[in-house]
Amino acid sequence: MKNLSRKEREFLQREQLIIDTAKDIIGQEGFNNLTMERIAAEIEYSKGTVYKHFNSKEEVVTAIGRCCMDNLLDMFERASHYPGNNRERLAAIGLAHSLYAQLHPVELQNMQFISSQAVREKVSTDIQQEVLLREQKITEKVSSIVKQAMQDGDIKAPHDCLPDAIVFGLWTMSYGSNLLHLSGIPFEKIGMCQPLDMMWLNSHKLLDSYNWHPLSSTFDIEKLRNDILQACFAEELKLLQQ
Amino acid sequence: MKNLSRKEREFLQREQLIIDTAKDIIGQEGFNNLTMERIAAEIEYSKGTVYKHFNSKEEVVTAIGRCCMDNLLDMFERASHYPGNNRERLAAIGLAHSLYAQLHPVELQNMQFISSQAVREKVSTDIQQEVLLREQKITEKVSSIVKQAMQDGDIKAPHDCLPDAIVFGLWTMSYGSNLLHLSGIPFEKIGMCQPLDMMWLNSHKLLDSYNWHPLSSTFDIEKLRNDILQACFAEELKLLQQ
DNA sequence: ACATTTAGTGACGCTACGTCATAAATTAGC
DNA sequence: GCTAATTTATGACGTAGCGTCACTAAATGT
Repeated sequence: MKNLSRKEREFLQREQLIIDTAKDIIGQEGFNNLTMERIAAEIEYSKGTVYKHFNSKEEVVTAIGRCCMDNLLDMFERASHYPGNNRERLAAIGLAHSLYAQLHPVELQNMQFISSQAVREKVSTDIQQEVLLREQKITEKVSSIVKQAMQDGDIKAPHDCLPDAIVFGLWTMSYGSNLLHLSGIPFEKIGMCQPLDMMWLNSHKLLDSYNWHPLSSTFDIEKLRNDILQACFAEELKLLQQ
Repeated sequence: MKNLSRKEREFLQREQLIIDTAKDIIGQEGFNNLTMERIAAEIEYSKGTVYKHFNSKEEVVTAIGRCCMDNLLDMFERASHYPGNNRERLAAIGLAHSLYAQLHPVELQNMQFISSQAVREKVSTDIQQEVLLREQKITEKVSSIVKQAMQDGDIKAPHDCLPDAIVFGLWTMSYGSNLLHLSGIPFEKIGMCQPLDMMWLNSHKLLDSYNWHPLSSTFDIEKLRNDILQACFAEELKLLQQ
């Protein structure tokens, strides 16, 4: 990192400034009010300079997405260090995802947006690769715990593509839940429970079905939830409650 | 339906023509090449006329989404009439969703796109309501089977918000799987199984975990899959295989 | 046949994208 | 310290596409 000239460092710094600024604009005024001119004005540079960093508006939002994924990865990292068994550590990651969705709805929206065809079409493969890399890192975090659990014998019945299937099942449920959560559908009003509560229950059901020990019938998942929240995400919890 | 004047019928007909045309353009040239002028040229009317139907390009894509949901609902309807027990009928709906994702990736992309904030911001609440209505109908299809199963005693251990949670779990997994499927991530290359295969397995795991009888250990889920495909979706299967 | 209402048009104004010739600033050479 | 060379920044410009609206054409009623 230190073998960069002052110029190069300034360039990278400004790149981050653009990303942060754009994120603020989206957060405050929505996607449709994000324009390259607006960004330029905000950072007090000209439009041309912004285009030195990103070839299109879509590349800017994709870069934001990249940062968001870093944030998510941070929370996953913390969760994976929860001092408990493999199942508890995995549960902690699930909670991290939910918390992230609640704390950073705009970031989640962004990640959804950049995965749409319309945006992808306009983004260079290089930048897309950057995003893909993050996606893999995130999956890897989950996957490594599943593999560990198999090594430790927490999962009794092995199966061909079992680790993948567990990762995939948890990931899709979590992903789907978060998207539905921010879709703004009023679940309570149409007589349904909180999506994120259901998510928590269902992920444990899935793990039970894979016979992942200890089974949820042998402990209190609500207590576990609170324990994890206290241990790993006290700060996030405080932010959320106010 | 008959109490409409010729004018009114023509108007509705043209509305459908616009939707179909726009869908074709997106399918052939991508979202970014869809313009109001292009639609107008294609249907041989002027731009102003298109704007008589839709207030913005976003409303057009949302209307496409509405139609796509009708198509999906059709397949769900067919699936729900699979001559089998409740669990099998529910599984049929899951398969319908997968088939839909494979047969109509563009429609799925569209549905994803219209649920993004950027699009929603520009669409009148009326049209959004139309979409929400479809979403509810779709959920209702699944929900009714779960409720029937509870009545029939297929699910042994009742629970407070259990029916919701099952619907939600299946829905989110299915939703997430399909989105990941069309995200173009090369699962095979990074050493994972087919997402839709994993989805099929996981949904059964979830049902087992809710103790939904008959449990998947008592029958062959691969055979069930083939039976359903033959019985309900022979035509779709043929389309898919060529 | 004429008046009135309704349907359809496309020129227009506007915004925002992305480019590029030029200007400013920085660095290098002497 | 001064000038040339190179890098960096600028914003005017061309273009595309959105959404509007005053106007024209057609249909309908009397």
